[in-house]
Amino acid sequence: MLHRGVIRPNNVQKKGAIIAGVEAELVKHIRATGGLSRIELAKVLTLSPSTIGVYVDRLLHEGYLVEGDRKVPCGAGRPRTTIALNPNAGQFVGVDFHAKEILAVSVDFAQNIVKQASRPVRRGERAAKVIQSVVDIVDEVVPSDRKLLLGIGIGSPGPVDLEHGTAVEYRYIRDFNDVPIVKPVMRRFNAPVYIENTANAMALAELWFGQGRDLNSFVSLWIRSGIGAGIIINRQLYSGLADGAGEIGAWRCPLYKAAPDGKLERRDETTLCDLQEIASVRAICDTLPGRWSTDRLIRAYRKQDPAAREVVNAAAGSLAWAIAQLTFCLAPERVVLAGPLADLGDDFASFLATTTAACMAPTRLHVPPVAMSTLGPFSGALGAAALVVDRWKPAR
Amino acid sequence: MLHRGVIRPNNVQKKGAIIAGVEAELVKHIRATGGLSRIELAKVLTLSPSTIGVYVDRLLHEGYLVEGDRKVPCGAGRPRTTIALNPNAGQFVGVDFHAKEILAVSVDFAQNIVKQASRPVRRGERAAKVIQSVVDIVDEVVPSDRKLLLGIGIGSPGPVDLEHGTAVEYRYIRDFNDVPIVKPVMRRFNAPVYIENTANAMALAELWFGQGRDLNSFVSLWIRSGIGAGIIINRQLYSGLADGAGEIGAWRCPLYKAAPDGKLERRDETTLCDLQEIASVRAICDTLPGRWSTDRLIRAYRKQDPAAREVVNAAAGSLAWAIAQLTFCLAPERVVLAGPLADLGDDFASFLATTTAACMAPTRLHVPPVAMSTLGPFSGALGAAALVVDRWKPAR
DNA sequence: CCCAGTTATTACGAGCTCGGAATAATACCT
DNA sequence: AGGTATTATTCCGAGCTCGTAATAACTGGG
Repeated sequence: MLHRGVIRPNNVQKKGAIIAGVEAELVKHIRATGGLSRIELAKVLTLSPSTIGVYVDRLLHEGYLVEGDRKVPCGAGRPRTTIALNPNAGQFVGVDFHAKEILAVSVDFAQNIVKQASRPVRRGERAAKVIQSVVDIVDEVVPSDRKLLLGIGIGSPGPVDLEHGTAVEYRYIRDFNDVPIVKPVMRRFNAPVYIENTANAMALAELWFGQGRDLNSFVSLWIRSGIGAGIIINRQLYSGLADGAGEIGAWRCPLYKAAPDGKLERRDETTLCDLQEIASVRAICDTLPGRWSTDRLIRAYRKQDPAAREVVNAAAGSLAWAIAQLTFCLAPERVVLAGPLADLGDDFASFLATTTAACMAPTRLHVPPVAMSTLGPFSGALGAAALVVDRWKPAR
Repeated sequence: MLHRGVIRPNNVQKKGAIIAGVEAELVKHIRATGGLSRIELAKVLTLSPSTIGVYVDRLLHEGYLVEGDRKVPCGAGRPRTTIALNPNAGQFVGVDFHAKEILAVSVDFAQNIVKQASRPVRRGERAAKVIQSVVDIVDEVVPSDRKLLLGIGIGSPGPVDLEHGTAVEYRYIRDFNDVPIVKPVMRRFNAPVYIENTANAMALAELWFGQGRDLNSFVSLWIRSGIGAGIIINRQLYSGLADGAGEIGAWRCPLYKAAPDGKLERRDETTLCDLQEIASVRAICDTLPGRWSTDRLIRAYRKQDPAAREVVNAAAGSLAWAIAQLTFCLAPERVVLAGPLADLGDDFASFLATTTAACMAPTRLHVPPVAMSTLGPFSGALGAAALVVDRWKPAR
């Protein structure tokens, strides 16, 4: 009878690419839910069950999907046969680096972690050396059967140039300006390679692996040496003009100080300060007297160390302010906090939630749930892997 | 050979609805550009020229489109025949109201203005009365041949409940709480009726009639009794959870004062204030001594009245701060300022642009062009009409 | 245990969309 | 002015997707 739902994505098409696009969409839905029957797929993709049957059969035959054995009985009638991802269909690789460490991870097609690897970066190491290490460490997690390698994602701290595949700048590694990364990695491993700034990649990680699996639109806050927001709208990353969206580390925001009882007040200063100079992990550690590593900070906070509590809570004040501003602007379904601070524990989570609600109290607007990422220390690398997951299409 | 680009919008389908959706998309592209040939349509919609031919012929035959006579010679070869909208295919109606005035407009299918009407709202008038006036004034602009009426859009100041078609609240009209609007208008005119808050509707007006015609993603700032941002992403309105996005009037922001020479400084206060208590037209007028109407303010500013300049420029400082924050977050391609302040003239525009650039100067991020809306005093009503334009589909 | 009721999946004919070829309409060159 | 190159649009056979109908696989009740 008749066909075509709606217009394709604006780019090219050509035979195979079209149906590969639909198949990618189909796989994404299965990925987001963990398993769907043909009939459910037909519903969400608004294609007829007959057509879905054709697509699923093909993907089944090509080994991307498997028929789950658990038949789901939903009331009376023939139970639906769940279709799931075939873990053996391939592996996604992600790598994440910053001034102190490089981390890599490989994930199978059903998004189970296969291998992890990490390596410290020495103080003052130069960009070229770091990139070399990145390549080496990717080599450690790449599947031995190279045919299984579906692609490599790279999360770079700071802005990136998507067109040229370079990292534009990152002030905490020497010589780190306009560094070409995509090209060397692609040459070495001969697979698709994608780059994004880590904050955006993290949003995709939450979308595919984490707290955003069930949501259409949310924001993730990535906090480490800087602060960036990854914005997901309709299950797509919104990165703005020239990949510039989410740079809320540059927001000018008020400063808070925490009394020992945990209450917050504005510091009596006129000056507003860049959010990332107040509330990034780096800024927090720099505020404390002496040498504080991220791990030490987390441990101290969890052990109720008063100095750590005071400084972190003050930062939380500014973060809450930022979350409130973000909510006024975007009304996301959820805000996910990712990065080392996500490990601060329930105390911190509820403090942040309360403070955010307080910031929004004068208005009647809906306060979004603030969730802590549970992706753990390799979350950055998972974010990078999610880049590949997000762009994967079946070969045609 | 093969078909279907990509998945349909998530809602329903059924035969006619599918192809109506594609046709609506086709008409939107013509609307945005003002005229396209079949071959260009094929390119942007990623359908084959053959298929486009079928669609265009049908819409031509049904009277929605006309073949332009100007054949565009683009180098050598057969010139393309431009397809344009048929102005006589129907009319869109929009109505906008606030505490002081109700404005309505009708627009033909090729988006030329047909009729305008307005009526003042008396001080202290109650909600029920205002709604009655809204209906009356819509009646003045509705096409006499009711078959031409394609739909009515309503822009409501403040939050709306899309599901029930009610205005949730607006503090500057008495009794204005949970007012049902859609139903009475629909009953009276027997046509599709849509409601949105005016800020969001304005964004659609800029998208279809104004400064956003050539853009994919931008933000429009609507400033009158409050301040709201309308966010367009990929030529779609993003309205967030529960239609809550863009409420940046609630942003806490720093206060400025303007020296007579136009220079800005922070006012030496710790307190942050809601943006709309500083920079809305209402707030500006309230700041000035005596009774100031919007018109008086605009005239005084344009005549270089020092008091008006000082107050408006101080507000511009906060606005520039807000635009900067917005840009850090969303990196829009453009920021459009809509509402009465858009008529302040070039002086104000360049002052605002300069100040915004100054706010963003510490970073290397791209400063977006700030444009003034040119839609004029009926811009709110046009925004409401744009609601209908945006949702129009051919009958099938 | 069999049967009716319910829901998921597959089979099949019809029509819509596609790619490629044919045709139309112009510019530019000689 | 006529021929050639170039580009837009239409024509046509092939195949993909759709709706309908048939079939499969269960639940629950007598």
